[in-house]
Amino acid sequence: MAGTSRDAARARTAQRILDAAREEFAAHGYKGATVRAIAEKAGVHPSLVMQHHGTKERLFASAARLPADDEQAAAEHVSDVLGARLDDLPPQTRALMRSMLTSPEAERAMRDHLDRRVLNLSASLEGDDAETRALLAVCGILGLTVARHFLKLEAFERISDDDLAAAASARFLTGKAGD
Amino acid sequence: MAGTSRDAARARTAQRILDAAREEFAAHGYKGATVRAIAEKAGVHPSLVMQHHGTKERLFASAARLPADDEQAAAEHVSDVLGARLDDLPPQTRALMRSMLTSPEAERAMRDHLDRRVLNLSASLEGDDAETRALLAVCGILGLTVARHFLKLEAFERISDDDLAAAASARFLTGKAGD
DNA sequence: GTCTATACGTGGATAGAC
DNA sequence: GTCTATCCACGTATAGAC
Repeated sequence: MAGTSRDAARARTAQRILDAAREEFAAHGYKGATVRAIAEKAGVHPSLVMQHHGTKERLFASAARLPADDEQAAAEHVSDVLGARLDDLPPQTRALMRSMLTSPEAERAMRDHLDRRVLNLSASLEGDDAETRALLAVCGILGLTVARHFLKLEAFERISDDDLAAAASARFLTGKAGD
Repeated sequence: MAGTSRDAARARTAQRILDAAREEFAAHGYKGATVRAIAEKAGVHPSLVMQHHGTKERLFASAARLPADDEQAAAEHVSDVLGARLDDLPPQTRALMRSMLTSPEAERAMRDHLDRRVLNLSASLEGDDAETRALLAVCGILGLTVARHFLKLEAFERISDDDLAAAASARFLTGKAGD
């Protein structure tokens, strides 16, 4: 009982550091984000970051973990995925995606995530080429996300979300859709 | 005359450094590649790298420049693009793509490149939604390239290049194609 | 117990020795 | 023309302040 407020304070500090880490990793990627900058944003000394989270790599693993992969991915419908990827991305997802090409850890997490997506989607499609079409859809959404949220291609400024979603659905989900 | 061999030797050294830089940038990205490792691979002292190419950023700009963007992109046909992205990537392209999410320099180069691609492609398509379809095609190829050559999704091991190219063409190039 | 100061090794970058 | 000496910022482990 007497230790509650002490532990709570420590937990709050750890959470502040985690939030700061998510923003920095999302903005600069794994290598680009510095422990010192994360500490400053959280208002603590750099050493405290290590004290709480062990190492920069473990901090990244905690900060960039995709939310509830197993249950969620299995239940998702294709239209949900298409819609979600056109909205703004949560910091966790941004952090993971921004580092997927430069951090082996992030690369593996992203590959596992997308492998599962392809399997789930191909199971909900029909025809001999179900897996090929599922792979194309997943890759298409990946490319759209990168181009829109990270590269910020100028064409996105001239095309409405509705037009884009409609065209993407028509192309990626021929015949049978997920909803 | 007397200075020719001296200059030639210096130029060869610069080229060796550039080749080593391309490999390192392609393998580890901008931040992950170190000047010291590039120097070692080229067989020279780290300071020589800076002497020749000024700064790590300028070295990256030289190493990751996409080949002959203006003339080539304008002349390319869609089928060429689709095919090329399914083959192995040259070190320059790999270096640029691997860093596009973590290096502002690479991000801008990639955005410019893809913006031009969208413009060129939409000009060769017909219909009101030409630009939307062009954007989808470019993003789809981008996603395929990332998923195949960097994330290495397992589905690619089970699907032949021909099947993939056929399905991609059918989906991305409806109606009128570029060739 | 919670946080801070300090020190070590490795990056990129510059100036100057050979 | 090539390499050494040096500087500052980074990640990280340690010891010490409150």
